[in-house]
Amino acid sequence: MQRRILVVDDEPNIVDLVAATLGYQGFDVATAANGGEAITAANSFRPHLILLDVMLPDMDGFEVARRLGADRSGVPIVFLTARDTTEDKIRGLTSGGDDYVTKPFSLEELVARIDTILRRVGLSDRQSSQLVFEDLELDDDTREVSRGGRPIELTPTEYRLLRYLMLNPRKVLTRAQLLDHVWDYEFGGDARVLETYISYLRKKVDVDAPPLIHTARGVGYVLRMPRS
Amino acid sequence: MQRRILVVDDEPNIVDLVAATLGYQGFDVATAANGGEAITAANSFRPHLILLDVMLPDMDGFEVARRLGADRSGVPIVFLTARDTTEDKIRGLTSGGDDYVTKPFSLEELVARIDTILRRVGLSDRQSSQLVFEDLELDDDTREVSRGGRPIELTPTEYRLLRYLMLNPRKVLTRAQLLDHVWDYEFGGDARVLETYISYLRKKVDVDAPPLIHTARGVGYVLRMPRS
DNA sequence: AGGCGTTCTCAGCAAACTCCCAGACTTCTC
DNA sequence: GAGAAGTCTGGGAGTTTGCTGAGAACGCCT
Repeated sequence: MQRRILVVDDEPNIVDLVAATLGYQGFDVATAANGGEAITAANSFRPHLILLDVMLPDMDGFEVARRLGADRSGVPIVFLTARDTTEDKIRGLTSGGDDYVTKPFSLEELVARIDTILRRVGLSDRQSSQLVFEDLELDDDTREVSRGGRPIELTPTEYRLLRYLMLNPRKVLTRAQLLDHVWDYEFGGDARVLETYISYLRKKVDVDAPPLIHTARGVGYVLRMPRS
Repeated sequence: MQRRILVVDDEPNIVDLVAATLGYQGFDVATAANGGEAITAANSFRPHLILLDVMLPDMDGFEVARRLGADRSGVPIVFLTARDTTEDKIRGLTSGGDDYVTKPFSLEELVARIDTILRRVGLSDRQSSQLVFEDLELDDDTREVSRGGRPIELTPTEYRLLRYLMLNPRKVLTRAQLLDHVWDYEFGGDARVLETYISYLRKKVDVDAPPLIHTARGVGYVLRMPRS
């Protein structure tokens, strides 16, 4: 089924980035740049999930959530907040099925959250929280990763990277794609971190077993079985 | 079977919060904002349980209960009262299978009460009041907790936290989820209380035995067996 | 009012994680 | 085969995150 997501943010760059990503993920996306538009759009577009910036020009995100009121009827909201917003403040207002993501976020993280929530409400494509490629398994609910049954401990960044690779098995992912999805969209650091993390992953995932992570020289990396 | 709950309160925020939570728990939820609506809704919606704020704009909750009269025919009521309401007053008016919860409450507490009452009337999904994970046991009726047969004394907050963990075994629960469910919906304090309580629980639950409470760094906590 | 158990805050410490660098290694090109 | 370009990985600095003890604040009971 086609799932609808409403993206509300006043920064066009972010709206475009997120809308494009979600569209590519197969969602039907509508956007709004302020609270008023958001409420109108929510009523006509009837989204299954709302992605809502807390800082909007006319009213804050919580106000929008409140005004949606009964109409909202269980539609979950993912709030986008600045990193320095105290967790406490968000907490009191996000409740029930809601969640929040701090800016700047990585697309991987955002998509993962949305996935989790839609699965909880029973609207996910993927019924299971399990990602499987060959003997490599990753479970989003338990955050457990294993290769051939043997558990693997990953740090948050390693986890996001592997998850993105497993979502696109056998596809060559460019450096740019990997950096864009796994790291903050604002990440301005040395692009060579990627190599470092690939190296970390290999040491944890590709030991004592045929390597699944391969270098596409000059392009990026792929997850696939070794050739021959 | 789909169980129906009628939520009666004049604060929209609370109604939304509670309705969303119960909806997510699998209940069929209807709402009313005052006593009049409540009586009408009770007659048409025929709920299995009524969640009833004591302070309503037109009449108080006890009045509503009285007016439901014979129609009520055994439908239990959970009253929502302000903290400072004297317990005696409530006692006198809540009868038989009724119960009450003081505002502000935690979602964990509310759901636990509803569960207990529905179980008493034979309408619960969970047949038993026992939660068991490995050698850790928790009984909602007696509030007894034990690990490997050895009894453990917990404070109310510790109990709610452990209960929520045990309801979601092996699932990584985010900080936000834990704070939202275990603490008051009005809690505006330092989010680090959670760490303190995890620490308390560990000292009581995870001594002299393989630890069951694990940290998912950067995310939250899980209840699971140690990996190998 | 005093005492007790509980909840919450705070701060210092410890551990984990992210990122950068630099030198070694591999692959490609001529 | 030699140089250039691209990639790998160990080491380590700096930051973030989580743990825990101490004690303040609160409510409840007598």
